[in-house]
Amino acid sequence: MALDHAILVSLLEKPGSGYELARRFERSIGYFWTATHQQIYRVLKRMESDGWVDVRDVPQQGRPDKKEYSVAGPGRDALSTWLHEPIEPESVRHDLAVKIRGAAFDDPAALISEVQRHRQAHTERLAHYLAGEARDFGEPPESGPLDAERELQHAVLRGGIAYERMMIAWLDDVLATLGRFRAGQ
Amino acid sequence: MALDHAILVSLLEKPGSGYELARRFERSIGYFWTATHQQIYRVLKRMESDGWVDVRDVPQQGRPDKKEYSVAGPGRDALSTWLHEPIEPESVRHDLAVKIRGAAFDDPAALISEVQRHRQAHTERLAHYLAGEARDFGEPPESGPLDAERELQHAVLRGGIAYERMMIAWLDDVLATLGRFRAGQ
DNA sequence: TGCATCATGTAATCAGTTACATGATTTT
DNA sequence: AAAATCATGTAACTGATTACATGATGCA
Repeated sequence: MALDHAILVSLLEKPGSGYELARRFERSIGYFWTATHQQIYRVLKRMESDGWVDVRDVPQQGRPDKKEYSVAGPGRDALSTWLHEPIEPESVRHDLAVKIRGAAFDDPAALISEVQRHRQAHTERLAHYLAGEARDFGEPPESGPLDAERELQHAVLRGGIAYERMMIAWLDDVLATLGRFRAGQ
Repeated sequence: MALDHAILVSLLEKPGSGYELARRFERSIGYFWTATHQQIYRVLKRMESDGWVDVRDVPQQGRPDKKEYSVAGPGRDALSTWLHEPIEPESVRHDLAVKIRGAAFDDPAALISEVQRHRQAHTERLAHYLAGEARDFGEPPESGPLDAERELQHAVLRGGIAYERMMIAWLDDVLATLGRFRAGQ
């Protein structure tokens, strides 16, 4: 149940409303975890009743009021406990790989455009990550004590970049393989 | 609902029992999709009642009898339909990345051993994939017509290998970053 | 005798997705 | 006037995980 923990980390980085969290899960923390607003509101409600987060009503002008959540002591403790527990190295789940193996029993060449679409999506994500890296980590910080939050966010982003580069290279490999079956062998 | 399709692909590659499928999902097709026997039996039952698979009782000596499943016409059609539908490029879900960003609010150095454990696991998986590649794809096939099943399985395996290599390199990067915070800064 | 492997299942719970629902404000 | 954005929620369903349950055979 790591959605709880992903939300706690995001709220520690910056308190915010359910809506704002949902937006962050489309970017930033969403690079490695996705969640919809329905999930987020449910979890926030549970964490609130468990005393893991505090809520504050924030009136706004020109916008509907919002509830700003921040991490409370017990939430911080729960996160700390989880951080010290070992987790299993997760296994991947690639629909596309199922399709590629399945293509052997259909027309392999028919998959080419689908793989190209995926390659395109990964190229766009890579560009997006690289732009974010240049914007947020382009300049070295004013030399002072090491900023753990910044450095660790950067390390995670570098993981996203490495992942997208690997995927693009692999999809090129797959395209070359599929190309050899053109015209239904 | 791609578990259905993953099972269909696996049964097309070779008919087998629920138990055998569960074993394959621990290796081979499990490189990119996981499923437990409970899930598999449930899906097989549903696909049987939908006429997607045929069942044959196979008596065995020295072992309990088994039910051997194979793909029927409607199952093949359902797979083909799915293969021609576009799917969304899936987003990753990395618990470890949540932990790494969360470590900024705890002791970053305390994560080092956890990251090392993950690095170890990925190193083992890589070795396992490379051994499988040498065993199954080491020698070029007797030159004849291109074997789509074999070539596409190999392409997927190369994806697994690329993924593990990328992860090991990234985890080394993360370890270097965490090391800079030793002694709780 | 006990443990591992082969073989198949049910039940309960938890997590995630999709659909539905409302309402204010701001921009086109 | 319509569409987009901000903001919060409920309900139903599907999928995945965990726990429970049984029973045969083979090996140490």
